[in-house]
Amino acid sequence: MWQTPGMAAPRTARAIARAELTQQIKDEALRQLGAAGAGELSLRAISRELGMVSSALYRYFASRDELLTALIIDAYADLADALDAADARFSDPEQATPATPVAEPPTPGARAEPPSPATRAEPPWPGTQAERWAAAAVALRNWALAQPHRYSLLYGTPVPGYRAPMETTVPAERVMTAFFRPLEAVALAGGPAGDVTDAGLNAQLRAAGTLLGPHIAPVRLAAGVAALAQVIGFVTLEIGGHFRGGFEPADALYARAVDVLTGSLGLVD
Amino acid sequence: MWQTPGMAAPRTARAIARAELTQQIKDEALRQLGAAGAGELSLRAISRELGMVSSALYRYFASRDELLTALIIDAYADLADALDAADARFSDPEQATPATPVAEPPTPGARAEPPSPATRAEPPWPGTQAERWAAAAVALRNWALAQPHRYSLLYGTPVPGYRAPMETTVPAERVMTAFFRPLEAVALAGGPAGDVTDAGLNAQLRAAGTLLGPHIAPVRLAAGVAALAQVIGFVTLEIGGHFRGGFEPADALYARAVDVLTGSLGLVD
DNA sequence: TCTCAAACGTGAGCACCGCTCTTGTTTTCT
DNA sequence: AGAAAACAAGAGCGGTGCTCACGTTTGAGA
Repeated sequence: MWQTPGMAAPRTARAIARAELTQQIKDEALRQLGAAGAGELSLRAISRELGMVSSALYRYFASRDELLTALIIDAYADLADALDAADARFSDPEQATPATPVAEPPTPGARAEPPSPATRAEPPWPGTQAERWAAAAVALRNWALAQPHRYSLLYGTPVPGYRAPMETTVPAERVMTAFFRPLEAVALAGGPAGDVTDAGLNAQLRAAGTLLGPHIAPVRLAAGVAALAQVIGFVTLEIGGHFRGGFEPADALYARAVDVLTGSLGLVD
Repeated sequence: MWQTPGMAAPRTARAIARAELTQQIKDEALRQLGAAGAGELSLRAISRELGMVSSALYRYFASRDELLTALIIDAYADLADALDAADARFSDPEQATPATPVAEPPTPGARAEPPSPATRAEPPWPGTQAERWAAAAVALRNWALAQPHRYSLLYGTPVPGYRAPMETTVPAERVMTAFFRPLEAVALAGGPAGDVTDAGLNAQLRAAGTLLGPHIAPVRLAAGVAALAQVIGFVTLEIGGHFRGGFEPADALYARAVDVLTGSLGLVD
């Protein structure tokens, strides 16, 4: 059987070489992805650069789409790590003992379980939840501007005719939860937010909330989705060049938008 | 010289045939775009379908990128038309005499000039400006969901390694202005919104406002950009499948988000 | 009306692509 | 030690974007 990302550390020499080469392929693919678009990614060029025959590459990735899927999964995990790191760095700039679990090794595929906040209240947090959410929003934009091609892989056009397989949904959710963690925290602290008038929407939000944050009331969950949409939309427009000639650089504008959003989320103290 | 979209009606038989064939090429390209992704668009397949040799196609579009550019320009114009139509339909469901110029023929490349509202107040509008903005937001989502591949062409990943040329910026702006027209209307009606604390951002917004709406105060302009970003982000996430498993169908959620946005824009009566 | 250049369609061809299959070698497991 | 699995290599298939040389058609100016 082939090696899957979640497997234990390789033991045999062949497995080690395989893991090494697999990573080299992904690295080179990422390099080409940065130089051109996702459509230009060429398996032949990758194999050429790595000094192997093109057909040999198919022992590591069954197809071009499978390589892209691997890159997408890695990108989700990397982005989620960046968001977690921002959360931790915000919590304590010096030490590395954040309240949120972030020290876990970057094994993609492993999902960050919420620290069972069902019974007890959230552990004490040095900053406000508003600052926490803002830190995630800023971290996402920084990550996206630093490597736009990877961001486009995640939130841009679904590549050529490519449909995201199941394996990507789990790491994708890790990114979303990073933005709903502060909302869950204020909900546990006893936020008053209530239901939404639309009964159907209310039920839908309650159902969806069980994954993202079981204690977030529908009205706040809807606001959370809207806020996340604004963040994604802002970065997407900026990367897509739609802000050129007027709104660029967009740092100050983004900072203000995030500030307004944290207010609308009811994250004020 | 080749025919450009803004030229007068063709006279000679050859020019007629050229315009016809050019449109057929774009139609077939759009058909293939819907069947697969933008990366799968094949000039050879198009020419094959049209019963011509592949090399003949290059008499009409110098390259694949040029074809894509033409499709993008058309898509922007079509979307802008849809937004204008929604505005007009909202204004008067029966007649075709809206306050906003929409009756102009769909000649792409022609830009909708604001009806010189500098001196006089905006003409009377049957509905509130909030309803007007909401109509645009809903129309954009409907247009996007009806033809996601075209939407992705505009606001998704910049295709393969493709960079939008100048020609696309003008029709792209037509879409943006549709969302800022209501803001300009309330600004002319004497809205009180003022400046933003950040001096640099304020200057930037004042400069950018001269194009989108000269009378929109910075604080409202910033809110307008944020609201547009949220709309784009919402639709992008929905089309990208990020709402699957929880937030889909997203009609009610979107309706609520738009409702909240119109309030944040200060478009209430 | 005639002429000539521009526009046009055709087919061969180049370099690249994703992917498959066969062959022979190397590594691992039993 | 022997069998089975993993691997690298090379040839090959059908597809792509794009170029070029070649004849034909068309339309505008002399």
